[in-house]
Amino acid sequence: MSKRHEHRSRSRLSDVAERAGVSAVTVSRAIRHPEMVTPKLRKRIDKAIHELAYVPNRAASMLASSRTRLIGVVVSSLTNGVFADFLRALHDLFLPEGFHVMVLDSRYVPGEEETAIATLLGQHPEAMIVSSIDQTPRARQLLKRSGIPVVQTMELAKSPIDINIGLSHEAAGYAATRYLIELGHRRIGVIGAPRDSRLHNRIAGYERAMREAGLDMTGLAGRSSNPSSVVLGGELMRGLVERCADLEAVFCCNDDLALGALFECHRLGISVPERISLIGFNDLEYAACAYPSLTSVLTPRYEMGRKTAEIVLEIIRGSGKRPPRRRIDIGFKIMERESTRRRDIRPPVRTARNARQSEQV
Amino acid sequence: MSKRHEHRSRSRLSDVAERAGVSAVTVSRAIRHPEMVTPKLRKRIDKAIHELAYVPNRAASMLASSRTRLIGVVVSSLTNGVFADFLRALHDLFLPEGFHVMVLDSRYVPGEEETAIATLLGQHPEAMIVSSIDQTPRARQLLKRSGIPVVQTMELAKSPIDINIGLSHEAAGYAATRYLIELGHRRIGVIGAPRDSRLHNRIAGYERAMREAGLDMTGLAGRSSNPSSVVLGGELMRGLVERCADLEAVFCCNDDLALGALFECHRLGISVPERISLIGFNDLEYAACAYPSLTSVLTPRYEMGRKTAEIVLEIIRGSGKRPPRRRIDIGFKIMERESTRRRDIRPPVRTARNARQSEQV
DNA sequence: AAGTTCATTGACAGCGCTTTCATTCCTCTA
DNA sequence: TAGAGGAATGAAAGCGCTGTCAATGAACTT
Repeated sequence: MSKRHEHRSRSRLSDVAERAGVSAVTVSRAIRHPEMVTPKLRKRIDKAIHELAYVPNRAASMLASSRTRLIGVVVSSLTNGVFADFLRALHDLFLPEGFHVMVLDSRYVPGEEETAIATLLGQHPEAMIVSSIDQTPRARQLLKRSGIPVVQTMELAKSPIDINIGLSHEAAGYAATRYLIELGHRRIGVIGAPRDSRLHNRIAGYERAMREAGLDMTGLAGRSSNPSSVVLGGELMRGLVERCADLEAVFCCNDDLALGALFECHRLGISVPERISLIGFNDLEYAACAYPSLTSVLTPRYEMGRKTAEIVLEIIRGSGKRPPRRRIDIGFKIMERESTRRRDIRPPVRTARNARQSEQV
Repeated sequence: MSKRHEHRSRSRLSDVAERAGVSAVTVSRAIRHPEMVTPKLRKRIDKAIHELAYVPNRAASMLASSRTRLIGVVVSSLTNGVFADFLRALHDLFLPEGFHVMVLDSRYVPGEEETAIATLLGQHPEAMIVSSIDQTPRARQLLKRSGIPVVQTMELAKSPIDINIGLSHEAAGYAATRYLIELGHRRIGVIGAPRDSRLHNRIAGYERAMREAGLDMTGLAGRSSNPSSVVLGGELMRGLVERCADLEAVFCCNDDLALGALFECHRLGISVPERISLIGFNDLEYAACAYPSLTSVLTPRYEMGRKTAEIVLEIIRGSGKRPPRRRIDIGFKIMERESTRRRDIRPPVRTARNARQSEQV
């Protein structure tokens, strides 16, 4: 017995070995590669493990194998429903494989993201998953140098650090706006918090669609540098309505903002979609059952988490070999619901080349 | 150099020691107890650490010191906004102290909670924080035997495993219902998913208040064994309205349910609060800006996380000594908003002995 | 000037596990 | 029945760090 810890409550590998009448190595193998041990021995060992309530010491195994079996994850927010689905997928896929997921949030602040990345890297994870693409130069460098698989998610990057799985928020913003334009709207506003690069890109998509359609955008943008929230959605909506009397539709850069905007419309006595059409983004749970139900751009978040985990696992198992495609577009889908409606009173606006026919009358 | 890993990229303590011209122990001390090392040496060591980009190997230090500096946390759901605030507080307090927080979610399933607890315990955390009080017998045993500080949170327990910080959901449910009764309502319904013990207790509080006031409850409970969601809130509300034509008020066991119920009322053309008063629970962000804004029972979640972390830190520093009070009631507060209104038409109901006077006319 | 005290620093022995390689024990073939 | 070949098991040597205790040296006392 050790001099240092006179009372050792936890049993060790060697205790199990002694009880089962085998060597420690055999017990270690019986745990990690059961097929390498005779069924008879395995049974004896399992019994001993159970009787002693043996739990392996991860620190020791990490040290000996230089495998931490840790996956570092940085999300922008723990509060946001968007990341919950993503994290659930990661847990679902990694835990059964014996990996642990360490999650830190950056609260949408690049500096905090850098800190979080450095902190996680200090644990020597076997892979890093970050839920953004706009790392600080130092964070990028840290990730690149780490030598482990790095996945940037949620968003498509021009020059990924390593692997990139996401969707084009610019394209999604463009599509959402096109959808409103094709519904016959011309005075289309946007509300968002462009401090977050994803929202920034959605707004850029909106602007491209508006420009292409030759529509005026002056006074139609409600921006804030505060983080998105339901309250903020209401405030930006009110501002927009006050500035622009003939507003016909609003692209809300995420569902929280859309929810706030919807409530504000109720409050102001503006009927949705009769007077103003509203489209949200992400398609969170409440979008489908709001009143009126919210049209929203669905982003496949669980799917994104799943794909991320699968690729990471593949790389780790394949001793570092990267898959052929390093950049995966997971896409998006517009979920049409009650909050948007065709506007027939005005003459149709000119249609973009790639405009699809709307089925609605 | 090792035979096992011919290419060792990460530098070790001894590399730093060599570069700084001191022994490894001194470097170790310079990192952990800088005050024990001469300023001059400390400077030389810091320089070497920086030059070699040295990052301590946590596995080795855990093994040698038998201190993992890990805090295990089990929450019921990662999706629920309630836990987001709580987790944020834990991160805020633990990270600066050099502890890492490992979070797992049980998805409101007792079996999964047991698994999560076992998994986390396998990491040998220095404390465990669980966001419920109704552990399975085996989970209780595991926690008790672990010998580390265990905090059960969110809810007040009759017989805590160790430390307990929370609030009485029965009392809160009672208070919410009393509030409605004092507003003059008599036909008061409740909607909830009692599979979750907290919702179960809130409903129990509702029942006590109703019983005490001599009010009939038949047909007034909308229950589901599915997890709470906005959609479910709508469904339960519809069921309640169909069953009970003279419904006057509804206690929604959480804000998601309340949001769904509110939307459903809009959909059915039932005006809130003119025809039906609605009260939610937790006071999530959107409650205050809904239309009409939602009266809700505020639960101090960040505060609960802060208190939890402070006590854990204190116990760990004080080498296991428990504080005098092992059970802390963090309380709750009713946030009165637009979704509830006094009902003057009917004669007042009889008042409970301990009923507080309502300030409203 | 010699002894005492205290603050720094270093040597050494593990922490509990895995890796490597050697050994033993089978089973099968000729 | 001997030998080859392969599967199962074990012995030994660390993984990188920290706890313990001994050694060193400087500052102080008498």
